[in-house]
Amino acid sequence: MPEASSPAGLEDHLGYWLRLVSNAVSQSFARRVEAEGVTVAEWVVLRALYGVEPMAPSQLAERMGMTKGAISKLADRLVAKDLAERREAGGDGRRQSLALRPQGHALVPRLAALADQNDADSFEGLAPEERRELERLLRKLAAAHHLTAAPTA
Amino acid sequence: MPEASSPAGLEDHLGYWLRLVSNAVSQSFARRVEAEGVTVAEWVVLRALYGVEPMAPSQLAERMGMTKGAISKLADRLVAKDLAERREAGGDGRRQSLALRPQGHALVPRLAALADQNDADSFEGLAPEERRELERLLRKLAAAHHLTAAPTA
DNA sequence: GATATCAAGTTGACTAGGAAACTAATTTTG
DNA sequence: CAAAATTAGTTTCCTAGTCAACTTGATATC
Repeated sequence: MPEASSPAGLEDHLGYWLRLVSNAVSQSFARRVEAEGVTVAEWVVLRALYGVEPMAPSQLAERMGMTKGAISKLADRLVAKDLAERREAGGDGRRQSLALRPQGHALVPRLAALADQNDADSFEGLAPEERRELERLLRKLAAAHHLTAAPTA
Repeated sequence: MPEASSPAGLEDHLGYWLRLVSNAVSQSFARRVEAEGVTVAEWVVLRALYGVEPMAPSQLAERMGMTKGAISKLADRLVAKDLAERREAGGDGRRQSLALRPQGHALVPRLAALADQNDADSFEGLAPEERRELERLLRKLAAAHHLTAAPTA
């Protein structure tokens, strides 16, 4: 709550705390995955492609909240690293789909382990029931903002 | 919790939900302040300089979790927009301090109103006590990660 | 069936930030 | 007090996004 008459301060906003903590957690994770030669965005794509049918770039864009231009360049990088490949999709010459290459597939479990570790370290300051409550609140907000295609839980 | 044997999915990590929601809230705020011709980072600096003694760039850098290089460029932009100015500080020819110019000072309350509005809209999906709980958890995490110079509450 | 429209992905110009080299001013040390 | 080390801030190069223009292939309309 802002003080009587002065404009609200940074710390008066929930958005401020959210961004502060989120950036710290993401930066921590970015440092970890860097050791495997990928970025956070690349991890998200690799995981999204793991164990499912190849996926259209546009679908990834929507799912990740990025523009199709960004996905196009991201795909370039994954292809350059031989982690993913582009395939022609359907009979439609415009559409393509992205699929993991063996190296990319093999990398996912290692990256997932890093994500597990990062989560454990980042949230160890909370008690288990606090972590569950935080997750519940975040999922609720995500749903309220239509940030999730399939309401996972 | 990840399923038995397959690598953890994106949605299994609290960090994922945190980033998802945080990005949405920040992007929403970015769109609003854009109407006033500033970025979120610029708002943070302007607010930090409001109603206090002029502040050293290095202090801002630490407070915002940005590099001094980034602050240097950010200051350039604020100066170019005539919202802030650089001053020589103390007798030390290296140090400078940043201070608001009248335009910048006048802008802060308008930006604060946008931040209030953004917070209200972004978290209206939560009940008041849920918002309080979310804030408590985020502050607790921030403290655990030493993200806050003065433990505000 | 030719032409206009639309859709998917790519590209180029631009922005914001990080890392590290650099500059200039101060402090420390011998 | 001269030289070395330190500190504050700047600058350069790089990365990763956005936006908007563009290319190409498919679809719709007449």
